[in-house]
Amino acid sequence: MATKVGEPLPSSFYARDALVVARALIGKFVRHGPVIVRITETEAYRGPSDSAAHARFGITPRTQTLFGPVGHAYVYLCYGLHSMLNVVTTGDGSAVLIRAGEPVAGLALIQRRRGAQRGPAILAGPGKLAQGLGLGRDHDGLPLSGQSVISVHDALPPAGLLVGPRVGIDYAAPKHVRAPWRFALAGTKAVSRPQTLRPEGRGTSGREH
DNA sequence: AACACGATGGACT
DNA sequence: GTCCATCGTGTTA
Repeated sequence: MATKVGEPLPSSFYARDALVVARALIGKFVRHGPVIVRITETEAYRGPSDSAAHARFGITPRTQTLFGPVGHAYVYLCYGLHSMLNVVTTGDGSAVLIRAGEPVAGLALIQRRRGAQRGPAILAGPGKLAQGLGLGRDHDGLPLSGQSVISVHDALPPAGLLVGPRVGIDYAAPKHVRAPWRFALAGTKAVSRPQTLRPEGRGTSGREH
């Protein structure tokens, strides 16, 4: 994937293990219309064998895009209120949840969508991110290509990463997988649960679980 | 047809 | 820290 900074990512970018894609997405840009957001936090969900993933139910009306074309958006409604933006990876039910971001363009529109919210944490959370981007259930299944209304664009590699357990559902992480399932950009305030993240490489610190 | 509950966020003690 | 809005989904009957 010899992609230049600012170019839309090719589908080959997404056709890898969700853990790899989740890590690679940190620092990249998501665009919906005039709004552009830098991705600061992601979380991997790895197919039917992942007991926390929606794919554990197999192909259902809701999860069919999860088993569809690589590099498409999987958007679903959580708690009856919040939309969650995911990127379909290998097509076997795996996906990456985009959990947080920083506004890059379209700040006024983002603020209007987010109500009274202001400041660096305005998109710190999966529901906040989707709301700021103006995404909902009707965007489910759309491609993330340069031709689409939604797209993801390449960026320079981030200086440092934080890693940690998934939020709310660590109970289900396959124990034999040593790698972390959640990734964040080091040094940003746009992260949903900083206290469970640690710098990559160093020993465990902070609260796991 | 009824039911329990969630990959959350905001308000409040 | 606690409470709860709000509804699509999968499960069970």
